[in-house]
Amino acid sequence: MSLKIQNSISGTKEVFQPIHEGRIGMYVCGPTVYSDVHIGNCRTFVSFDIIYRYLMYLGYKVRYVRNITDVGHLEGDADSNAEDKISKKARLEQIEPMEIVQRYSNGFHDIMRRFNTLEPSIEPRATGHILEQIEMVEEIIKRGYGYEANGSVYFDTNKLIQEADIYGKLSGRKVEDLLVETRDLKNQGEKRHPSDFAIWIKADERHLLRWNAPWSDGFPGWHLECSVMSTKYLGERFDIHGGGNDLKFPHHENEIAQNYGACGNTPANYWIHSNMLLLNGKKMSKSDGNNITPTELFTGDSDHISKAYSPMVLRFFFLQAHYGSTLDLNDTSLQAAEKGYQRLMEAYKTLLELSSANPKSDSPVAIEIEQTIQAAVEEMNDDFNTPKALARLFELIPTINKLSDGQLNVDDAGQYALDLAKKGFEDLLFVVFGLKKETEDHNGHMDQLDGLMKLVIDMRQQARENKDWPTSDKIRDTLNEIKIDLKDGKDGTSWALKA
RNA sequence: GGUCGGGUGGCCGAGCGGCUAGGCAGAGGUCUGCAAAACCUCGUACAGCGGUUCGAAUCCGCUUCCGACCUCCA
Repeated sequence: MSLKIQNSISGTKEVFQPIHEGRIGMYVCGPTVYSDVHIGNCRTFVSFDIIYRYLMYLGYKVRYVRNITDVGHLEGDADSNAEDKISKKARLEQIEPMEIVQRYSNGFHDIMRRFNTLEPSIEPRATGHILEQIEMVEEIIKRGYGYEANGSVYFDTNKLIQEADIYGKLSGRKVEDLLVETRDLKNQGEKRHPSDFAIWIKADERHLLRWNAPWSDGFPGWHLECSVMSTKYLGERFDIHGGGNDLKFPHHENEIAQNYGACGNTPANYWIHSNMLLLNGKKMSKSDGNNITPTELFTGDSDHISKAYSPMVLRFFFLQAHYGSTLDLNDTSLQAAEKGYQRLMEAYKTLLELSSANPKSDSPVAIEIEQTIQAAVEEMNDDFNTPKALARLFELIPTINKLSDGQLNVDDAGQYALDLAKKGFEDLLFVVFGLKKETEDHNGHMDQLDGLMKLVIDMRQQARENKDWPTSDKIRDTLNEIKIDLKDGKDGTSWALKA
């Protein structure tokens, strides 16, 4: 089965066909760096990280471009007297806009690293492409899709609507509605139609971020950067354009308009939109306070949650829902995800310890494993269905445990079956899902800790053999207090750090 | 108000015409000095009402509730 993708522009699931055999160009709208990322942003970027990883897993050579918006994103009503978000923050804090940009870019990257997302191939910034943006504005004007008014330049949506059946398609909007928009906005006088939008904005005195352009001392409109940077690094036509659902309108709609205005064609063949992360059943948003930051989740420092959750638990939590569905974040679901994640990783560990001298490859267990792993990959082919792929892996856990505790004979299963399972788990868990073993994060002290624990367990075992229960229980209880679990099993005692 | 998307077992969440995921919680069991953990086994639910069909959670209509977009947001 071939890869199918839900294409927002057609509203249907389509078989994926790259423009150039074996290669894929993918552009994803990145963050505006005027404040800390919130966890909703993270879900989107994790979703696209998994898509990126899976495309590479399939063997494609992927150029993944994800921008950083550091100018042009306005606060409040667009096209009015609104202020650039970064410029405003800098003015309020009395520091350079680029200090704001640096601070929050760093923060964003730190969080992305903790979520174990791969870096994009190119991470271009809007301010690094002012010249190209000015050039695109000129091109849009030259081709008749833009006009100047008082030093600002607007995109003529009406002209586009008259000439091509493009505008409004992605977001399912009716052009008549767009054209007669009656909202009471300022500066509407400069625009010919309510639906027109600024591609170059004349800066007023307050603005700190400004560049000299033919029309005014100003700055580029928010949507322009993505048109410019996707075109520059991926070409006028590329394969995949992604972003959050809330960017469909007006951002992506306007982006398409600009590309058409400047290049005469729409930019991407497949548009992928990830859905919102909800908190308390409502969309999370930086601007209305209904949010929780990744850091708060990692530390547990929030009224919304009862304890801390690690980045990988969050990642697993995201994987349990399809990227195209809304997902409600709450404490009970996170606890459930944590347990599930641990059980999955525990099964993988168990799997690693299994081996057999029998190389045979046609055992029932081998067949079961092969089919299940294959099914999991097929689920990924169906529009990156991570919850289903994950479900397939969970179905193998009882088999792994039975092989481990002897309910199933390892040699009957054979080494081939074990190798299949190991390869399958590793490919899916680490390569595609981007999960990782978190215990490895403990600064390389694990060996020492492990040695120490072996000693402690050994001493407790002696106490137990002497039926010295007070001593044995004291060791167990004290370790428990410092969040180390002792697990008495059939073949001795093992230990684990508690989450 | 307009447009779009949803309401699935105690909770989260897949599926989207027949084969009735998965996780968590819960119940029973194995193991254990006790306990915990772990492991094994167990769940026929699809908002309501009509309709189409041999057959509907899945298609159609109505009702109702929720959310998103329409204004800055991933």
